[in-house]
Amino acid sequence: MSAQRALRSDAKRNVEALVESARTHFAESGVDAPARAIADTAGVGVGTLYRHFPQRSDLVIAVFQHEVDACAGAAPELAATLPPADALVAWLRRYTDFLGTKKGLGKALHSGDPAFEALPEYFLANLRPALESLLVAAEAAGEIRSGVNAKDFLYAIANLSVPVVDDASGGGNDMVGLLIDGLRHTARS
Amino acid sequence: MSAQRALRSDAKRNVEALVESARTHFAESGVDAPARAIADTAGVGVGTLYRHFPQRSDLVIAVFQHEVDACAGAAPELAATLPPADALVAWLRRYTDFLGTKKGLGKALHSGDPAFEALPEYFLANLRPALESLLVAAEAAGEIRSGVNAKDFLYAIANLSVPVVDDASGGGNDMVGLLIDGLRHTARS
Amino acid sequence: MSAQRALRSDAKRNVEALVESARTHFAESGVDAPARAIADTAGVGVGTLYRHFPQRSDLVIAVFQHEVDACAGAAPELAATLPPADALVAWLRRYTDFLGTKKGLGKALHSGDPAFEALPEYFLANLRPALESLLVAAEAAGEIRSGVNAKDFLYAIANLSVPVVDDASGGGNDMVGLLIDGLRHTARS
Amino acid sequence: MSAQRALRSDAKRNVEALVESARTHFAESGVDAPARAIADTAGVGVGTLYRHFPQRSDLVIAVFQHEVDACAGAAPELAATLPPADALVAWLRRYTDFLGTKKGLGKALHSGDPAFEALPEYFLANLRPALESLLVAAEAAGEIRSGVNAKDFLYAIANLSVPVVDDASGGGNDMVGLLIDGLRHTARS
DNA sequence: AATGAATGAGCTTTCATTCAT
DNA sequence: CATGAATGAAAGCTCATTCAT
Repeated sequence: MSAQRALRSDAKRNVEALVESARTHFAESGVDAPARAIADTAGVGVGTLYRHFPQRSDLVIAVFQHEVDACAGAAPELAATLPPADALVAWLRRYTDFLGTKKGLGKALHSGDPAFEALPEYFLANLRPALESLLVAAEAAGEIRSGVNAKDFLYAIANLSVPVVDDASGGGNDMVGLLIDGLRHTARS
Repeated sequence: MSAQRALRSDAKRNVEALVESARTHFAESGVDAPARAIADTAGVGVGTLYRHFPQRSDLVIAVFQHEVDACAGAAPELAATLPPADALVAWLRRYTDFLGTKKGLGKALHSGDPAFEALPEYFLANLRPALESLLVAAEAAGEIRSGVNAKDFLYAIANLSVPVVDDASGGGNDMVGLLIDGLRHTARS
Repeated sequence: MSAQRALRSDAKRNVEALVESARTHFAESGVDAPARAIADTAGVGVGTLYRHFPQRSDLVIAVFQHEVDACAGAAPELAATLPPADALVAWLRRYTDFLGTKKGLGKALHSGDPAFEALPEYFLANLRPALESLLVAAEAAGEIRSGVNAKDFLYAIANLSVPVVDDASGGGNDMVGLLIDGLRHTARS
Repeated sequence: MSAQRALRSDAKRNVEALVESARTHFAESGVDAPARAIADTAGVGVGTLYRHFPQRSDLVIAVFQHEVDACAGAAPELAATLPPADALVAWLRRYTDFLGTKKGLGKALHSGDPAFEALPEYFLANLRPALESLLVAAEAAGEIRSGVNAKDFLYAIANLSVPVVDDASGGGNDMVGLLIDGLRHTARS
């Protein structure tokens, strides 16, 4: 029994290493990153990559979901260690980081490949509750204004934080900062 | 002499065909579109492509500048044929179309390749005056609110019109429409 | 002790399943059929295949001998249940079936690999006596002509039944039928 | 004009080298011979192989037709330099050599790939007239028996000369020899 | 003894780039 | 100047074979 588990844990470690490696390569070179490079970074042979992710879309999906999970998972952790408003701010930073990584996946996600159809739903299903819990807590503490819609907020930040035209003076993230500040300073509005 | 001129005009025609072909392919398949495909669509051999654009970045830059020129050039044309506010709206639509095409170039532009460093400046140097002239005319006519900063507006629309996360309810472009409507309806603010 | 026997019978079952599976795959896809497919069809892991047949040639030989054995073994069975001439005809059909399967092995057998050197001898050592017994019985019963050489007959049918050039009018097998008919109808020659 | 021809002649030389190389490799290793090996032997890059023969079947067909052409083309040459019966015999030897090479193509030809459908017809359309001309001449000279059907003879030799079971005592080709001898010695039958 | 995960060589195929014509 | 044939590096993917469990 334990012997079987040992084999599985090896395989599991490989899968995790592959997803982590793919995440890095996707962020740097887009989703067309060479399979060999991904396998090398993960410390496995290409065959192992193909065993676990026969289609490239399988790997893209795994990375995306892994990212969403990690981002959503950060919410309760932050809520447990920071005051409500700080937790919210910290999580929004975390979320914008995630969006930065996701940029590489963009083209693939909109490629029309049916394999990716479920991803937007997955995105919303996991991140909306995560943000909502933080918003509610901050509202309850009177630290931010009330009535903020989690879904709209999620999209608004997504749009603001992925500038197409690089403003040398630093547009995008500053606007996110502004948005966050706005939330806090209008707590009594 | 005339033979040389004929040759030059041939070459010029080839260059134009190549830029136009590249524009189409970049928009459809990104900047990694096969050189052969670009050459074929342009009706020339690949050798000709490489003669005029030894580096792929040369072609990317040419396409980008061509697009910026075309977009900027539309401003006076529209100003000449439409009432100020309509000209402004029409040009903003033209600008969002340009942004859509430019999406494909995004990754290349942010690749860190020094060849692309000058492009943001080129973008601003050409489009800001174009927008400014339209804004000034519309303001002068009392058709829109005053005090709109051309540069900020350019960036804001860029960010709004290229949604990373597809909001099923439409988000991005609707916000652009909203922005434009806002300009007009607050003319007297 | 009984545990060991049980183990052995398991192993034996695996070997048989592998040979049977290999026979099928060889017939369909040639001797280069994927090891994984053979193992899967046999219901075992690839490791088991390699344990019992370290070299591919080991498996090819096993299949060939298995086929020869089965074909040779059919002779006494048929002789016991059919009149001599019918048994002969039935066995010849069985033999041509075998030849059909063997086609897939052909290239391997003639590859010059020393592992296969003994196979022609095995072929003859088993099938000649099988055919001879049937011929003798039929001759003795006066149902076929006498003086037919078993070895020559074996080869003649082999050559006739594996047409290289497809005659649309059906050459090969019809000629085998003709040969058999000839045997019977010239019983008194 | 001549410049263009020069380029074409290079390309033509490459095509010929590729067909010749493929013929050799197909004969030795079957039609699955590595593309790289074929290209190397031909002294060209793999890309050149794929330029001229995008599909493997294209190459197989080219080799087959090249072989048929060469074999058919040998008939008039032999007829011009040898007495009718000798020319016939010499050509039949040439034909059996061709059949030997063709063995490697066999599996591909019967694979059901529609690309190969036209080949049997090509085979017959070229080789039947070649053989017929030689038979007629030999008959006219009274050197062989008359009434031999070229198509049947073509198939008969094909079947006889490609033994599936290697007769150590040399079956196949001897039977062809016998057949030929039979033709000659029954000239007056 | 059986399993199947892992490996990596090897194959097909594509395509950027060069260069002879 | 234009052409497009040729090149060969690079990448995806498969599968024979090994070996830890």
